[in-house]
Amino acid sequence: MAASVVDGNGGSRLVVTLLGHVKELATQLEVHLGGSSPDLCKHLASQISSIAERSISLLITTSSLGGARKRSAVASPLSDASDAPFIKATKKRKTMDKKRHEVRVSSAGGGGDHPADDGHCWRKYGQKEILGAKHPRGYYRCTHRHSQGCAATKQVQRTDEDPTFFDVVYLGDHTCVQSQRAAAGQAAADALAPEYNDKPGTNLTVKTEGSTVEPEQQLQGWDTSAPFFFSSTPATASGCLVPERSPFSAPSTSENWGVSPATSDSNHVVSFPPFEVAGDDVQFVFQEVMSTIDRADGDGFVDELDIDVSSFFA
DNA sequence: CCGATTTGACCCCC
DNA sequence: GGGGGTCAAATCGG
Repeated sequence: MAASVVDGNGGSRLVVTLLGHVKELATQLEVHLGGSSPDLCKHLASQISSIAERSISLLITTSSLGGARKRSAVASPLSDASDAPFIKATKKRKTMDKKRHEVRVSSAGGGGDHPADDGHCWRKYGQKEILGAKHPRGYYRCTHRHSQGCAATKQVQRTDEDPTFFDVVYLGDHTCVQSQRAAAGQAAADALAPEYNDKPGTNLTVKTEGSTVEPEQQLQGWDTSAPFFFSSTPATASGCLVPERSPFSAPSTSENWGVSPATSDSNHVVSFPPFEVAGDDVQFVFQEVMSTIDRADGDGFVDELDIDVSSFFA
């Protein structure tokens, strides 16, 4: 409730949630391993890696950043029932009681001028030069704003320091059905789709400043509360394509996997080598993943996770 | 032709 | 009054 539910706790919980998904996916992958669908396995593996990457980023952020880059989030004391009555009577703009997630992403695509797809369909509705910033800020809202009344918006702005990085601020929750579908485990089911476009690894740093985090959303998953999903979620499978300007919309091959940007910044960046293991190696990796997750469910998972993850992704 | 983007104007808050 | 967020007409692209 309190506005103090910020990084530390929220981040950890989110990580647990993320790892839960990893576990699910890993289980599915294990099931399909010896099976007939290598494509599905590949996709599941990419999903796992994606989520793991996010988890790590999140941990790094929550443990080391500790609120360094905090913006003046005018957190309203009011708890937000995000989908609740949007004040339409008055044209009040005010910094509404929206959940706010701040993410720093890298456009690892090389020359890309936009951050990666985050699994949602965004429509740009404005752009503005920001005082003191070198780069303009783009304003996006959910494509389904009108059709479904989805109030989610995001702001994308290239960082001053490194033009390959973007600060993405997500405001509000997605209430549109599609987004949830695209984000949830359904993505795995959709993996059977012929073309599972693996998107290049997107390095990102997450920061959450939710004024209120509905417990139910946290429990039931990360879909509505987490603004970022599988960067590798096949947009095509969910019938949702991001504007052609996305650097990652181009079909990419697995060799782009876990791209480490040329400008690999020391902090906030996590990247993985290509996930090219097979056969017994996969089994091994599974064991590592699963045991890591199991331990993550326990205490002090942060430390252990840090070690384990780096060990099996090294 | 429809939907997305661009871009200048408008509006609200500090 | 200025800065930032949104609107909406014009434009673009599939």
